[in-house]
Amino acid sequence: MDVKDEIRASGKRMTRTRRAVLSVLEQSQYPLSPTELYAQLKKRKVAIDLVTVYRNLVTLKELGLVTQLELHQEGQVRYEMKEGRQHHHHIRCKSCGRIVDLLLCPLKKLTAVIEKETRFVVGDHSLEFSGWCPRCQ
Amino acid sequence: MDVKDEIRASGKRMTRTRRAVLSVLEQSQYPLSPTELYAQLKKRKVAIDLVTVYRNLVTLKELGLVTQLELHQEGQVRYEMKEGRQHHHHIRCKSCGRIVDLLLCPLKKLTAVIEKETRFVVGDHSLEFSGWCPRCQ
DNA sequence: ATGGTAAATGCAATCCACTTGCAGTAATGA
DNA sequence: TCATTACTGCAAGTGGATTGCATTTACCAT
Repeated sequence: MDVKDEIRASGKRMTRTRRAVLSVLEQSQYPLSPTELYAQLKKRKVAIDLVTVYRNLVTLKELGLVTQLELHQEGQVRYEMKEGRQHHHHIRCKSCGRIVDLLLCPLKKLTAVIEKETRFVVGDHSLEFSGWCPRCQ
Repeated sequence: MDVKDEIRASGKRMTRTRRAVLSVLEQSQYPLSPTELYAQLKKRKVAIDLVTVYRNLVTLKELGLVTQLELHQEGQVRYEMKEGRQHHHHIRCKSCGRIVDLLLCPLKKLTAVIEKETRFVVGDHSLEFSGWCPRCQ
């Protein structure tokens, strides 16, 4: 079942703007904020309102097609396609803002320890590194 | 050198409002958002403007006396006293919002791995868990 | 103790990411 | 082709956080 089918199966529709949003997300090398996505669409001469970008991102997130990130000190959220990619985290350059994927998640085995310590049932976690990228060192 | 001396040493002043902000932070069992802190001050009949709370928190953060946290899905920041406490992380209840400290940080040894993988120089990291607290399970 | 100066404050206005209301548009299935 | 209802655009609204500016106040030098 491809993306279009998943959208249709949920009763949603594949519109001109939704296609464009998905296309930009699919081609991006890094997670995009709504504003950045909007700028990309403008560059491609896609007529679309910023609020429509926001609403599409909400929908795609609800459908589980994209992941929403909240990186620190940014004051905005970012989205990336899920599409087969496995759970991972990011590192962000404190100087230029560049965001790079990390390959592994070191925390799976930690859940049991934390549940014992806190008596919480652990659901999600978020992990993020920041530092200085090769160009900015 | 206690908190007051540190403030004075930096050329800042120990004012009525700054004392009150510090006092509330010191007595809180969990990290406070500016709004929560403001509410606490009101409860104590301390006359202070919300903007002054914000400005004091910025100053105290710059002085390294408090730590600023950005927990996910909250849309606001939180502050806690640093004061002798060592580096740690938090877990937040998805149901009631309760925030609890974790004792350990499992990531120190990971820095080298990530630096090798990404060629970044790693600075900070943020790690946060969410789940369901004992009362909400 | 007191007067000068610069830090700190309060109020109002502003910013910015994001959300909501609503009337008009358009994708889909019948 | 039509009816339904998801979707869109525009405008207005939220809420956390910031900024401008005139006034107040901490505190050091005298």
